[in-house]
Amino acid sequence: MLSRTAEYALRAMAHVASLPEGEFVRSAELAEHADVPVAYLSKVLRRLVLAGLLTSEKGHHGGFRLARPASKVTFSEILAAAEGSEMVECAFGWSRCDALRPCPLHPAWTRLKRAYRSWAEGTTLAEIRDAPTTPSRRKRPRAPRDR
Amino acid sequence: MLSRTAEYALRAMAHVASLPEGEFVRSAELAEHADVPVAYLSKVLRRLVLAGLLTSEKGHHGGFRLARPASKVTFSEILAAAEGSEMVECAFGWSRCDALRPCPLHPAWTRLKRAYRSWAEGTTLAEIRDAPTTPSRRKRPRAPRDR
DNA sequence: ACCTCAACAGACGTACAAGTCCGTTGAAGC
DNA sequence: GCTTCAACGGACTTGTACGTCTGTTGAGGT
Repeated sequence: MLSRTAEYALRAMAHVASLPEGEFVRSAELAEHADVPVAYLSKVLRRLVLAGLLTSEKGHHGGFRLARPASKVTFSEILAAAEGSEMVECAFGWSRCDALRPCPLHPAWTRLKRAYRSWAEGTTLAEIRDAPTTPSRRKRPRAPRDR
Repeated sequence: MLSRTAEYALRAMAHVASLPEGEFVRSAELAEHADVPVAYLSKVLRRLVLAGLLTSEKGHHGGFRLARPASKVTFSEILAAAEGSEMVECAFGWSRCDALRPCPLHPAWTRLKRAYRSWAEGTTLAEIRDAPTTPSRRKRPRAPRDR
């Protein structure tokens, strides 16, 4: 559905957003939480920084934190930052495909795009932060987490 | 958004559906229409045959045609046949993620999945067939395809 | 000053999707 | 019966997303 990288970006951002505002998180912790290889996540995080969604700090108490309030960060921005996530405009690959000269898939494709856009633009990190506190997921010491 | 292969499958099926019922189309013609390498499309078409969405015929007047009425073929089936299109259940990769033990992305992710499923299962090839006959679009030879 | 920590940068590996090539099978035309 | 056509099958190559490895930079602790 989405690229793996995009998923990683969402996971990381979700975790950052769930933290007390202004607090820095190390990429290692994010990677562990998101179950993503650290080295790889670092690259994704970098893109999020460059896109202005995160700010980063080096050194001892460094890490990442949101660059703006969670309610101002849409999924659309996160996905766009993580990958070049421009949606395929025309499912037939036509360079000109609109309501006047629609490709055979135009109506159906447009509906999907609209649904997706509306989701991506209408969902923000505030929703994560305000969630019924995912059942207090602290690192439970029991059950060595299979796999 | 979707894999390229999935797109190809939709394009091909769309073209097949736009034809008089029962008529066979050669893969070469489909490939030209869909702007996809013939050899590759053949493999995709094969999968659609195996999935029971198309029937094929060898030899002189051979080719492909729908195995059932267009109105009975959902996009969901086409996509499933083209790729292993199982949607990622949990965006966090949790093996157990439901309303009771939701991952942070659960609500948002569920909305997207629902929207997608409803599109894929609610759209059939009938829509293409009934469309205002795409104004026969000539392929323009320009633009050597960047990248 | 020196060490440690953690982000940053980029070269390298790997797996799989996407695309190519070449030969085989089976049906129709002649 | 032979040729032609078009689907089939599989081995092969290519491109790219994903992931690893090795170091460098800059901030804080001591």
